[in-house]
Amino acid sequence: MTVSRALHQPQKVTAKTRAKVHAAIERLGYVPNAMASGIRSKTSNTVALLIPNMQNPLFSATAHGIIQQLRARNMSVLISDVGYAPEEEERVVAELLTRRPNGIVLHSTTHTINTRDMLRRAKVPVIEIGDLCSDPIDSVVSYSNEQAAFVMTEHLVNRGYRNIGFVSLRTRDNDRSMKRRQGYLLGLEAAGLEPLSRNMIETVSGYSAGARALVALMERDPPVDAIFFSGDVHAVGAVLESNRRGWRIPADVAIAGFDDYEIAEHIHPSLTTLTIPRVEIGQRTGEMIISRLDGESSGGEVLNLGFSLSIRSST
Amino acid sequence: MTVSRALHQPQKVTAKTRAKVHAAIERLGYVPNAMASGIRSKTSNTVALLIPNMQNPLFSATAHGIIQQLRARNMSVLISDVGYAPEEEERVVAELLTRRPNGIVLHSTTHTINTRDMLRRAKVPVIEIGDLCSDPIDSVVSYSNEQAAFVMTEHLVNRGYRNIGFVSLRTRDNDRSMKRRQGYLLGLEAAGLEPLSRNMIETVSGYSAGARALVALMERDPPVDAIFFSGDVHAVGAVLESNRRGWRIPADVAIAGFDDYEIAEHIHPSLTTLTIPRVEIGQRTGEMIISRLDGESSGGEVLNLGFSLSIRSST
DNA sequence: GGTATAAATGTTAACGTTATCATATTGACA
DNA sequence: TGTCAATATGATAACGTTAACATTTATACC
Repeated sequence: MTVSRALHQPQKVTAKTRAKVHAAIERLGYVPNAMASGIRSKTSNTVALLIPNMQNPLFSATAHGIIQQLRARNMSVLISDVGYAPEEEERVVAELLTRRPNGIVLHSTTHTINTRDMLRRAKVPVIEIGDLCSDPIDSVVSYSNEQAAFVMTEHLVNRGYRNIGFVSLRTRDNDRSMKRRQGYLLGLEAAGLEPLSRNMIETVSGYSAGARALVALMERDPPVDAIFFSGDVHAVGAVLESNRRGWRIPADVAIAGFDDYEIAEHIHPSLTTLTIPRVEIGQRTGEMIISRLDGESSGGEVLNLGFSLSIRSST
Repeated sequence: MTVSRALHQPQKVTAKTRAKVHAAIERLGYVPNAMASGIRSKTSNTVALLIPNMQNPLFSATAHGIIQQLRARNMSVLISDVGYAPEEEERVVAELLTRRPNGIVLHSTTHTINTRDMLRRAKVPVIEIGDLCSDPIDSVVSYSNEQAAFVMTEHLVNRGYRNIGFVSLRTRDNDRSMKRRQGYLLGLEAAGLEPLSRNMIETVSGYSAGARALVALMERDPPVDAIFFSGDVHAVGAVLESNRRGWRIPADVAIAGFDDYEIAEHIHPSLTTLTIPRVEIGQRTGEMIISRLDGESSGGEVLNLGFSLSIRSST
């Protein structure tokens, strides 16, 4: 008990005893057992984090923010990347709940019924971070994908483009792509432009896919005069392809992205895109979990961190 | 006890009992407590992973490989990104050891004495993955940074370049940069070329830093005829800068990278670089930990997964 | 020095599992 | 039907910590 106090409430132990404890710890090579501690004190000092894909800098930036914030409290992060399959997410959530995390952070906002049930029954603080969704399980720290896409579409319209293409990942698997397309459609509508299904392409991920989508949309009759790529990888792929083919940006075709990857401002022409406070989303998520642990808040919070339109040379 | 068996050794329980157990689990919403399980069975089913930076796709690809491999065994990954500061690593290792991981994976290969001591005393399987280092704590799954850099330098020499620059991050902080520079120097030596300190630049990370390094080396008298960037971000930054300035690659200056980021083959000209089996390093690391857990191996293993030279248009 | 009070230390039990050993049940066979 | 072995189930204690309460020691004050 004195050892436990010396480690966790040092002010409750005299300096002399504390010194003896630390000497013994040193001598014996004692390392506390967090599982034993957790089982008795009913707190694991752990947060579970589920992202679609480790390799996407978008998600890993947010992960970094969370980890950074929690490290100051000696809390650790259990991470898993689950793709875009809600069933896989369900399995991983079930596994992670056995570890009694003090919070669970989900990037995705579409979940199986079972997942939602498990999380609610577990009474774990849940924070969704992928989109300012309308039906959160508990709390949200994010931005509005729909609104961001709307603002970008509006920007393209203001620039005078009238035949604006849209390229995204498969909206069926990906709630955020869906929201972005929705924003694009609302943007067209607000401008009184007709949405044309032939101007909308869903494709796989990767630079090449963006390049192919560009070519496909330029071959339409009439060709598009601008393309809104709902991800910077596609947009960058398109810019590089334009350069290869000698198409002038934005004269022949304007190109806009989403996410503001680091390379976006370094390619030529630099890419107009939407900047998301990715690291900050992670940090604020970490803070929210901590304040929840400290009893300073009680869930159901929605924190909108917004986005900004970064206008560069490609539009 | 019967519940425990029904969940973990179902063949030891009759189908009827098993059904009753599962019915009760369903009815009560029982979720096993992994901490309690861990404390008694002395295994956490957890692996700790320390990487310098979540946001670098290099590291996150490997993390993905590990996570993927371990998920099949219901093992979870505790992750932390610790930068390049061994003291910070020490703090994080101390924290993670309290969680009794079944393995600890370190990307870095330079550690404080304390870190090495802690890890050895903890008798945790330790796998280092950043470099095929000569003095491992325990096991290694990696490739030789030095040899890879040597091979690239050799390639540049074979192409006829004689005044080859080298750009890296600060070698003082970063053991891998150091090894890569070493390989470059050995490559020059093998070709009978004089290493010139004015041809070697250490800089910060980012595309712009690569661009600046390019310009600096081109302003030397005589200018370099090739530059080996020890990271693709720098190399890509240099390629983009060359394009902006109208310098022809490789006619005016050849450019080589290291890491094979996805964009390397999409820029123009496509980038000659070194391809590392990043995901496989993670997978094999996961496998190694599992086989260690199963008592099929006993540590001290060194697994060299090699690298390949991807020759493209920039050299 | 003696008392009241606060601070420090100590004792016990409990957290939720599973290892280990003990008992009960089932099935095979004479 | 009875016996033996195999299989299934059950009881107990232990894992390493901390909450809660109990006791001891130090401090303040008259």
